[in-house]
Amino acid sequence: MTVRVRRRPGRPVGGQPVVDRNLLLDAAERVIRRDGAGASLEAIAIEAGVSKPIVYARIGSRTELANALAQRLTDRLLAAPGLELSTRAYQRSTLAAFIKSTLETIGEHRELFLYVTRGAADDTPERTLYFAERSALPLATLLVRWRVRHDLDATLAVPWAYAIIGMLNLVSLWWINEPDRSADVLADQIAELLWSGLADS
Amino acid sequence: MTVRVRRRPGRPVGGQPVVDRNLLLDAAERVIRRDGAGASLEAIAIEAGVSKPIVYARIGSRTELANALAQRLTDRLLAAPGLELSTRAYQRSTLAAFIKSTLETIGEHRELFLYVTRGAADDTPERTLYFAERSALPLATLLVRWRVRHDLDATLAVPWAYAIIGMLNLVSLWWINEPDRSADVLADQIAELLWSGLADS
DNA sequence: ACACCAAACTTACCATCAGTAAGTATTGAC
DNA sequence: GTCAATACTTACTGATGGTAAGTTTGGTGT
Repeated sequence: MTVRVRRRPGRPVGGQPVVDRNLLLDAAERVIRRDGAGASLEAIAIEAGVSKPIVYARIGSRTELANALAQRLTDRLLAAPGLELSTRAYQRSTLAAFIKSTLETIGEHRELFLYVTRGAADDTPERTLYFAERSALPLATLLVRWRVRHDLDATLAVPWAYAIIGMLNLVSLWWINEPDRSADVLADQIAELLWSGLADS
Repeated sequence: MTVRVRRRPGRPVGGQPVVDRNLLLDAAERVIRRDGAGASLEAIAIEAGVSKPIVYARIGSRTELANALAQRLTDRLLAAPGLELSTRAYQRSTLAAFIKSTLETIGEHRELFLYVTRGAADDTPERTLYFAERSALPLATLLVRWRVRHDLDATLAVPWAYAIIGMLNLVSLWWINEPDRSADVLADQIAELLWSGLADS
């Protein structure tokens, strides 16, 4: 029961658009946080104070909304400290910190993460990969530099990037449902797997 | 335009149910293979030669259908040769073979994999984890035995299992869209990451 | 035999939602 | 003052998950 005062039809007084794309994406995030990953476009439109066709005018479709939100979430994930494409050496502790940061960011954006990774049931694989790709490609760049600097084969970088992102995504999803598990410990365990590998030393 | 002769209402002559749960799941797999991950329950019902409420009577809901199909797909993945819970030693080559087998199985069941991992947009995280869990828990058992035999810490087993399954799932999804990439080479690259880890030796 | 209930279906519906067509009010230029 | 472009809303369509109500057959008690 939305008590919101409905706007009348017609161009708004003042002549300026009521909301821009970013405000709509903000509204979408709020609704998804509130209603879960099944949030409807109608609900998002109402939250933004506007009607559904405006969402289509500004964003395009449910798929494009998911992609836009995926981009935003990826940006936050990649804003993790220590991940800058800088010249400093990478160490196990850097890796563990990145993993922990990923866990926590996804934990904070639980429903958004589901919306973005799950999307609609009839999504194509390409759409489903969109979120992973946004994370994996920058990571691949990082891996290439690092492997080249150590005179190692860099052709592994892209597959490894997808592998690591897939790992982080599922571990995060699982962790979200394991309320008592410490992010610190888990991040360290995953870092152990990635850093030292399965082979016993 | 389905020319199929519609059954009349009423209990079928002979008194026996027309289809059982397994036949329905077979039909669902055929429709998903044909129509993609957006396949509707109506289409599945028609494929099985019955009407929609029968699908609900036998299976329950779209969510439970996804879970049942997830179980079937997991069974196939875990039927990979070399993965038996046997006493033989595990080696890098065993790992690479398992990865390759996973890639190929998911490649053969592309749309089914999408249906099962993506599911409906308003699925809960639990539902989304269902498929991963079916694969991860047996793998965790394997890891526990292997770590214990080598006198290593076994508490890592469950997180590592989820990590490995997540890795395999995303790499498979990505590989499906990379038609020219060899499964052999890719499996070996992923095995390299898991076995030796990121640390340069 | 017959009545009657349970079993095994189908038809026909409801509610929701993505996406769109058609209509309305405001602005600004001629 | 007229008129086109702009920025909206209302009201629809079509598809789909899910369900209620109706139809036919089988089997059991009398």
